Amino acid sequence: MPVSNEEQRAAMFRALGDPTRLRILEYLCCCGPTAVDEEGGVRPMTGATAGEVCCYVTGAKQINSTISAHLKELRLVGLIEGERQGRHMIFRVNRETLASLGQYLQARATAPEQEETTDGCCE
Amino acid sequence: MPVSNEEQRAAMFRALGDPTRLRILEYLCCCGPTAVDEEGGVRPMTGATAGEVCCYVTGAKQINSTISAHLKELRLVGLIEGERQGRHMIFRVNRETLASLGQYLQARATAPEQEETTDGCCE
DNA sequence: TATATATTTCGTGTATTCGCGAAATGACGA
DNA sequence: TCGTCATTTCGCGAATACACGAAATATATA
Repeated sequence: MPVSNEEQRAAMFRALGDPTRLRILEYLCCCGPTAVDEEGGVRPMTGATAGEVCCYVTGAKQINSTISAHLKELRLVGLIEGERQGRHMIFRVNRETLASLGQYLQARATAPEQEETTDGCCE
Repeated sequence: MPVSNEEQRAAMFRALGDPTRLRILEYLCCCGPTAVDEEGGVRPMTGATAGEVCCYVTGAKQINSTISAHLKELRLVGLIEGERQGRHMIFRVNRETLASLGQYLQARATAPEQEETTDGCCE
């Protein structure tokens, strides 16, 4: 599956482009403390179960297929990660992916001439 | 038209979520020098005509309805601006909007506990 | 094994998106 | 005014997205 960087990025933005998914992501960004793992990456220690996410977004007590599908889509593009823990699925945001997307936009928000970093937008 | 911040942001991400529109935006980010206007904002002095954008993206010599529609969508959500200049439409990227979107992601890429700025993701 | 809980997959209807060609609009020059 | 260039609007068909309920899967517990 050789997906180009361009398409990958577009897919991530696309995933962010739905109000429901954006709410899910915001919720996952705010839940739980964080820690530094073996590789030195910053990531949340805890996350939220699919049910908790659904409760936050829809008010329902149990998860439904709609939210499950949104979680799947966010996971497919790498914006969140999910891991089974007993009966539950624990989801957490992938902060590195989020940061790289943010940097991409910031780099393009800066005019070419004023570039100081090596991560410029023109090559 | 009371569009919430959430929906506005989702609409902007959605606009970025198409490979063709992303290419258009990248092109507009790179064309032309920039200047500082009266209000102190940084913006490109020049931009690109709709035809130039289309040439870059599709290779065609003239603009077509597809690219025109993409430009309209990018403009509707505020990511680019367009202005008529004689027979041409000159488009330029709205760097401030781009920057604010980037900041939004960066803020959420940072764990709540480690927040230093006032633009945190949890309120 | 049977039952309950948590989540995902599947099928379906409706709505939206994308690209295209034809026609319309706007601006300029002969 | 007429023709031409640059762009937008309109109408259409194919593809995709979103939400929903029903059925399937996975895990734990009695």
